[in-house]
Amino acid sequence: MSPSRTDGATSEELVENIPEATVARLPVYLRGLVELADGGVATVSSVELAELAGVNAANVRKDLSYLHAHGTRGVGYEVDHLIGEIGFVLGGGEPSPVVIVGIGNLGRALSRYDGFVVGGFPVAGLVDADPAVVGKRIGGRTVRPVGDLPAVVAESACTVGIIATPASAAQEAADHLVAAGIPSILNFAPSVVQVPEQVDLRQVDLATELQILGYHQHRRVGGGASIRAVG
Amino acid sequence: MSPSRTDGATSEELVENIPEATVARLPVYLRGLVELADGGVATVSSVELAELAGVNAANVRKDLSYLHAHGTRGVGYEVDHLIGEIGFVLGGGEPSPVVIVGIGNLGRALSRYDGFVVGGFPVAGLVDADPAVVGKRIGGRTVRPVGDLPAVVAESACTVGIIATPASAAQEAADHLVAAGIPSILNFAPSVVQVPEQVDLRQVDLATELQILGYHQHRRVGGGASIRAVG
DNA sequence: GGTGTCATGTGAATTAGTGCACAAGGGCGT
DNA sequence: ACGCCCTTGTGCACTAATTCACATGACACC
Repeated sequence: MSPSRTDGATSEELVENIPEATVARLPVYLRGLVELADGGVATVSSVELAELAGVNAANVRKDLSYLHAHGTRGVGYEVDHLIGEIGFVLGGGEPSPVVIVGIGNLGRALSRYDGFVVGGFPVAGLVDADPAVVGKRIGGRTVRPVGDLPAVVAESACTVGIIATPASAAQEAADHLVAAGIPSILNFAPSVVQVPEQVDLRQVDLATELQILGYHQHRRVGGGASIRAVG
Repeated sequence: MSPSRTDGATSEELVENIPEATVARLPVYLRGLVELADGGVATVSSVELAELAGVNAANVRKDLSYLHAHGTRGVGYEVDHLIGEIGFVLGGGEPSPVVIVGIGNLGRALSRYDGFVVGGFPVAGLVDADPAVVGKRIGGRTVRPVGDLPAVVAESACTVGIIATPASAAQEAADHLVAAGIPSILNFAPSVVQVPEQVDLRQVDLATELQILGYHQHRRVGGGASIRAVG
């Protein structure tokens, strides 16, 4: 509560009340920062980071102020420090292992996706319902049967489940994850699934962004500048 | 603007000024509606659709009012009609063929993703820089070399390009797409790419949603103050 | 045909988010 | 050591988005 500057011992209430819009932007910053770090850049100004993320500079500064990630006036922010700070806020300080259900093309792609490791979400387990897929090795991990899900979760302390099955199997996959005690689920299948109240579910439709893109395109060409029409 | 009811016969000014937040929700509605249609449901109320999409019912009604997709009072909205209406707004009335650059696991997954076809974005072309991949057939289409991109775009009238390459090749892929005259690009690679002003670029980081999920999880457990840890 | 019930459509109020503009402060060159 | 220049951090005004609340209108059943 009290934002006293002598935050000495209150290491628990690190993250207090970050606006949702800010949380949604943090991953974008993180990606840009990682890229900068790879390029050997040590410090970054809010203006540069804003350009990289495609937002307003003041917005960046305000966002970062929520993290207590102080920069140095006249210089900017320390890239490494910022990466750690954002990663901490998003990942909770330590990695959250994830288990992927459904090892089709999407599941395979996800299991190798660079961004997951950087973001603190190492892929700890792979399961699939298809006997033809079970037993295969993907990126150093063996695909296990869906029935092993509770064991996989227990072994690796997985806290996040990713559904990468076809739409028709998504609900069943969700049920398995819930039964295994997973509190957070990310559903990549293009289908609506139901989960209990206490489980945090997010839908990700890969077509969504494409459709938004389509709207803008259509708008540019079709309704552009209202030349005729709207007489 | 002027909410005069005498809007006459200007049926041409199809889409006028839909808020960005609404546009972002339309794909969510669309998915729920398609699912309802598959289940044989003919009409849906704003309350039902809101539940399916996870938003407020009044919000649904206001969103749909922008589309001029009128429902019937006392009954609800006609599912089929709504699907057509949203699809029209998002897709511009006719399908926008897409070309995918980079046929790794992600590219393959995207080329088979059900949601694309439903949303009006048929996959019309596949290209890759790797000679080992070129020539393979994926879902009835042959992977062609990156050099063929202009030809592929011309043949199929592609208007959208999807980058599904590794991060290191993303910028190059974007350059090729721009050179081929593609006006809209969706970048799935976890890397920042630069494109000319007039090209509409959207970044999609598959880790983003995971990270947002991680924030909420962390928040629940760490700062939650509620009951102790989740079981 | 009248009446009750239900869901839409929308004005108005609230809430969240954005961006400007400027004061506060740190570093570097001289 | 001093002062200039640069960038952060933030109050404030503005804009966008959400949600309530209710009038309006359609259907179904008697």
